[in-house]
Amino acid sequence: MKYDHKLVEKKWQDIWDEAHCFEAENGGEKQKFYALVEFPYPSGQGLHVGHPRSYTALDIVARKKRMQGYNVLYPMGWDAFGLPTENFAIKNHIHPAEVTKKNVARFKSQLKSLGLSFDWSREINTTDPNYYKWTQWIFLQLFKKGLAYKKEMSVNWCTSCKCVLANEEVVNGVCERCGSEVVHKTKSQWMLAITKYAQRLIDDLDDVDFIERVKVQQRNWIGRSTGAEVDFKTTEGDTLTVYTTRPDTLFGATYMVISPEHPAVEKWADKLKNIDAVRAYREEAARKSDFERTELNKDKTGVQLDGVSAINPVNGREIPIFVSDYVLMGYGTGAIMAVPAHDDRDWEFAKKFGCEIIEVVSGGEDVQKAAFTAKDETGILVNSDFLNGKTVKDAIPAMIAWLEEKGIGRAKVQYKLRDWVFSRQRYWGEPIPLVYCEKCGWVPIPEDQLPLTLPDVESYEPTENGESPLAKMTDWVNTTCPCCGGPAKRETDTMPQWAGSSWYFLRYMDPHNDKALASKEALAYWSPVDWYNGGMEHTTLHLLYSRFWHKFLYDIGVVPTKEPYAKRTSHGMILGENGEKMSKSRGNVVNPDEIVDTYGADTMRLYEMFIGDFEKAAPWSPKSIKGCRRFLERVWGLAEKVQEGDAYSKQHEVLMHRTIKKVGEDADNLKANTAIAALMTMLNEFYDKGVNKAEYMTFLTLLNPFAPHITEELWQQMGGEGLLSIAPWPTYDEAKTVEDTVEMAVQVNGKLKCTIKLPVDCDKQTAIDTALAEEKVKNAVAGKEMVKQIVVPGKIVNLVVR
RNA sequence: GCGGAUGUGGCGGAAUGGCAGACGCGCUAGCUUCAGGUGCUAGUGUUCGCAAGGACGUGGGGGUUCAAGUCCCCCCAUCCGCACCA
Repeated sequence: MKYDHKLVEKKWQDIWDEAHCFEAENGGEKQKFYALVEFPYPSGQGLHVGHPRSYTALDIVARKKRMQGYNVLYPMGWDAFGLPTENFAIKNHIHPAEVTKKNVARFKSQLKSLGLSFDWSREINTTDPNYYKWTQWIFLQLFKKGLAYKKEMSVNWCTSCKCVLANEEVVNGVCERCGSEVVHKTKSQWMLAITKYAQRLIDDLDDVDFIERVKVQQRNWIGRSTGAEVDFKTTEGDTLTVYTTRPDTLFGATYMVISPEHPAVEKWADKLKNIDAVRAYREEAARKSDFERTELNKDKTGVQLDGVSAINPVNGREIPIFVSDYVLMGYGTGAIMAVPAHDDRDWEFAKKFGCEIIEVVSGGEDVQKAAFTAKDETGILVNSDFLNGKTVKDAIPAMIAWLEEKGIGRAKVQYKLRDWVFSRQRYWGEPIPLVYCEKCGWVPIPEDQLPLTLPDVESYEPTENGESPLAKMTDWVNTTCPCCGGPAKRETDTMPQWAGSSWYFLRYMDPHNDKALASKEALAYWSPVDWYNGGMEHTTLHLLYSRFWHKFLYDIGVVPTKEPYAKRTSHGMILGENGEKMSKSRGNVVNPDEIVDTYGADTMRLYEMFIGDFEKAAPWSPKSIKGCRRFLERVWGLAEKVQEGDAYSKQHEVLMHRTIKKVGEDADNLKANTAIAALMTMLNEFYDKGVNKAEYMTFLTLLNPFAPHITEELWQQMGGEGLLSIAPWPTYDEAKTVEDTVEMAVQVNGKLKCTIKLPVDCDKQTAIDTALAEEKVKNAVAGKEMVKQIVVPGKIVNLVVR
């Protein structure tokens, strides 16, 4: 019989469905194992060949764990709120919910066609009111604890669409949709205080098994730095506080700079003789597009405040204050002390504006020619009174101590991480469950009234003034205050795409619960996720956001663990055949449906795993995929050559035990490529030397997690009992993974001369004697003095001669 | 600029400091075939040599070691983040 993948795959997918064999139980005797992959955004384009790379990798882990007797939870769902759906809805006048439904149906059938062992009874959808009820509930808890707050904020504003854009929607400073200029506009936004968790988000990385690059990227993103705040008095009697990581250089501070948006500008407006020029500079900075702001090697610009100067607290010197956009309002205090001798940016500015450059750390070149920024022991303080002679390392704490004693400064830890802008002026997102009452302010909707569902609207277009489409729904907007009963207005902004995905893994644990986001028992049983795989692009977004929400839920006693994920890995991208990123415009997109249709899901799975190192990007190769199909054809063809035998034959014993070990270990370490290579080697041996039933059945079992359909079919044809997918995983005997006789390499002076066969436990002298008996070795050592003889049992003999 | 990663045949890629190139693709020759495709067999790092055999070889240069793709130092290239973060 010929291998017909369509017949085989459909047959077994139906059988698995009916047997419910991949459904997890909450509780029971077995040990739990929770494997998770990032749930997809069901886009209109359908599944990308990149999706199955991650899904198959953890499917292999999940299937193997299941065969090893674990209670495995491997769920799937839909992260379905988002812009593309909304835009499609606007363009085609279809309700986003309809679009979502269609896309989900397509994605689901595509995923099913791949034979992934998801527990579909736990399928979730972030746009389902029964789901987003709990997203809203979590938001309300954040609000009640003061971690959600409203703030005037500079946002990206598309001048043509007249709407607010997320950072991700701004590409090279222009609108992703229409290509128009994007400028900054101040709007009132809901914010989440993720910065309150900054330190814990760093610290707890020590307790989880995340791949190192994820940890590094998160730490860098949070961007912890230590230094000091210093209060400067102005000539007008005000105080200007700066943050610096180099308090040791305070004696070298020859001017100050404040950000154009710094409140002091308006506060001191009366005292500034050139307030018009300062305001003009501020307006100009605000008008700058992101494109201009990200331009490399920008020239320093600025305006000196005329009428107010500052006093350097260590030496009483009067120093000028400038406004410049190289100082950012969003970091530190929005003001700096400038030390041009020891900071590149300050140096550049000082050169342009003619500020004084005073060396306070010696050890570098002439500070008039370049700033000396080294912080190591090479720098010794000079021109700094009580700090003179100290190293930078010692001078920093000494200065902080001095500042604290005088009450004009203090040690300070800063983070680059900003609070999370949580508002979107969009329709297709979770409504923010708050109302605004003139008397009571922002009031949460009572929890028993959740979910606050999205109203039906006629059009999803953003309004002229950049408000959410919901703002036009006056019937919906106007409501009564739950607190005082007076008139109130609903918040019309919705939550960002990242909201629903920040806690979805908890919902899988107990997806149909209508009393809580999940029961205490379910949370206690399944937490934490044992293994989470996802893309690097989510490291500083979804992954960080969900860790933050989880920590918050832990603090309020909802979840039992500090961290949501015990282990995090990441897959490399699958590139187009030409080595470039797959995209419609590049015309290098591979359609997974076509691959499944032509070669079958098993070939597709095998190929995606065999394509290369899981963590690295790999180009698609239509030729290589044929090799995987060929392998499965040979697996199929071997069935008729199988001989009787219910134990491993002597000739294959070592191969069997060794391969069981290798495949098991590789599957646990995301090394599917080498596991498959080992299975190919095994198959080649079988073709070469014959195979018996016991050996073939073990082979099918080992291959099952990788190619589940064909192996189920062959298992059945060979008379295997029950479903192979839940059959026990084979075991091996370590002692039987090594041959009795091994081939050892013989080197003379490190150069390979020949190989010799010896018993595995043979002693060193025998190995040396055997090696010396070889003709080539004899010739190589003839007439030379033996200096050293090295024997590594089972590996190598190296004879050193002179 | 800062941070991270990567560099191995024609290609994707293997190698606890111990025979570099497993496995697959491709290619070459032979068999099968009217032919194409499939399948099977053998070969396939470079180079010198008729051959036996030798020399060279993991981005480049040094070093440690009996032995280095692997460890250490310096340099180069590519990719990915972040980017005036004081």
